[in-house]
Amino acid sequence: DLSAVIVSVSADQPKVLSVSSSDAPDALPAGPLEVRHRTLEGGLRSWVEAQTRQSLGYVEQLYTFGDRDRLLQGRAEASRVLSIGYLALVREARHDGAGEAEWKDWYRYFPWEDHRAGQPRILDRIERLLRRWVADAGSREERLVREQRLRLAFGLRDVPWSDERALERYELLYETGLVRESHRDGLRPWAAPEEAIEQGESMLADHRRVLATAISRLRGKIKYRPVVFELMPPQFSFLQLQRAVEALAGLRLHKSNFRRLVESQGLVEETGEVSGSTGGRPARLLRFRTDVLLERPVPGVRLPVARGKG
Amino acid sequence: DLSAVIVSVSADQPKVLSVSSSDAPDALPAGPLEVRHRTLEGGLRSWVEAQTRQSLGYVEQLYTFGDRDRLLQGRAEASRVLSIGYLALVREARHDGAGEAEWKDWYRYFPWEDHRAGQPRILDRIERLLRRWVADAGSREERLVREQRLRLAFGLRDVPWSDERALERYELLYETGLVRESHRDGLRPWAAPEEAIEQGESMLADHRRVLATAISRLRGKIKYRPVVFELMPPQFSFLQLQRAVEALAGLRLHKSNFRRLVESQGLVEETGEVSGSTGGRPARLLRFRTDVLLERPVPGVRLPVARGKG
DNA sequence: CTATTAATACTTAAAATGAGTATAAGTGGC
DNA sequence: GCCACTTATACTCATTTTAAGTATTAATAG
Repeated sequence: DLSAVIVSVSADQPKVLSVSSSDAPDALPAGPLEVRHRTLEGGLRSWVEAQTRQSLGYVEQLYTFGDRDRLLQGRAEASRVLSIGYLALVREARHDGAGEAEWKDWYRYFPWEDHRAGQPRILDRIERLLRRWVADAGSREERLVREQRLRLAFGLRDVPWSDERALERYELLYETGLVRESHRDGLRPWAAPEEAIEQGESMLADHRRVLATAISRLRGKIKYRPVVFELMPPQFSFLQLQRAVEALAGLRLHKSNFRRLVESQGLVEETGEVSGSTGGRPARLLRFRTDVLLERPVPGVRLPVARGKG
Repeated sequence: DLSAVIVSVSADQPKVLSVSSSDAPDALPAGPLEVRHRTLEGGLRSWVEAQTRQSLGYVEQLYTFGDRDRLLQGRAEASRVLSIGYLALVREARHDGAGEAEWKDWYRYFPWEDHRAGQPRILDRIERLLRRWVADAGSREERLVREQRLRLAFGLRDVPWSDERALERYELLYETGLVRESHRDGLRPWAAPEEAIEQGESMLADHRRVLATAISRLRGKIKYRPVVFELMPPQFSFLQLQRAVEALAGLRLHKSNFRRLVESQGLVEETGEVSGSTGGRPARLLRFRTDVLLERPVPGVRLPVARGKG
């Protein structure tokens, strides 16, 4: 099985392409790998194009999911479906109306992940519930482990919130039974079904987990590879770029420092044009320097390499 | 198919566990996924333990390989084997002699990747050949693309050598026909079979590519996650730690800066003991602070997050 | 022509990095 | 017991990068 998290940003919201029908939960575009597909990525592209009329630009493999009881729902015998998840980025959220594919704000599935307007309310409830889960631990040891896990995932006490931990957060909620699908999947989690939080829509099978994986990966990647540009129109202003990054990261960024960062990396160049009326001073428009993709030695975190005398 | 790149460091060399027999090329430990395996990772562990008597600590999924003509060798019809590659780290290179699994220096397969004693000789030859490949391009455009690709992958001109590009380098060599397996796999690459470089051993099927993937991933990861410690004995000195990182990265590091880096991260603590005779002043021994795994908010590269006024 | 909204330009203090030098504490040979 | 040698650890210092602001400029709406 090949499934795709197809991301775009429009109107400052991160969107994901999802196939929805009235009586089933939302799903990611997906399809089985067939013999006619020469490569995995090629197979994915052809499925997505057939299902959504959206052609993909940047594509990267995310993860292969394959635990046996992945899809117990309704199946008699234990069966396994290997599912290879992909992340794809596309420039504009066009809506050709083909099929039932629709662009949905990804925070619809993860309302606790959007911190652009401060801590989302729902986190209070999550925190309260998870503190009870910590307190309910069988042993002192277990309690400490749970406590650490909670602090880390959700950034409590002295630990800062980390945008990249989206997957960890989801997994914690899933394990403890605070999302509806843990009950649907027949786990016997800590929380009762009626305690599961209502905000945040579930998805078919493990698609919400795949989406969480994609969010974590993308949030990590924008920090060291120029992937945001895959989501931008040909021309854009600094602020538009900043808003796109903010949308993905779910955080508000510091304006002048963001600008300095982008400028210093030499990733963009001015097009000479300026933005139309936005209600304020018009911004110079930028374009991504394509040659950069080839040229830049990938920033990357550094080790203290010895040059002279080590 | 599940295959594993199992890494350890001993005597300052990075080692990989490989299954070798007299008449076949070296291979990675691997085995098919079976119904009895509940999870993919569990299946991998059980295969590896059966084949090598080595139990695995840290395990992470690398990539799923599945292009159709992956394994043409000897098969009549086009067949596809999905292969899920894993990276595992183990503390000591024990040699129980079970099966034919042996620890091999990973630079045996990638001699051009070890820069600890300066540029390896073999790179001169590679560079010469690839420059010819650049010159042989059909069009001006194509020549520029090839040139950039070469410069980036191998760090020529103003581009510095990047340890993390190991996979890109291997892929370039594979595509151009400079490694033996490109010919074996029935490609019709640019280079003639007799031009393929001799240094650097081939492996079964695409195992050398899987290994290159693992090297790139691990080299990237040591920079922002405390994974090296998975490879260290319970106690070690700063220099030992540095040698291990150097072995993996294939680079020499700056001693005092490395020490400062490690110290400042608070990843280690002194055990109180000192090293035995090493020919010089005895070093204090350190241990990894396990609580750190839970505690640390993952360094990670940062975005300029707004705290006060954005 | 003035309030509002953006965009862009500077400033400044604190922290991190790169490249060393200097000193300390062992060992083996004589 | 002293010397040469090896390795460990401590400190220095200039340069770059960050974080967090403030100030100025250029549009638009009324």
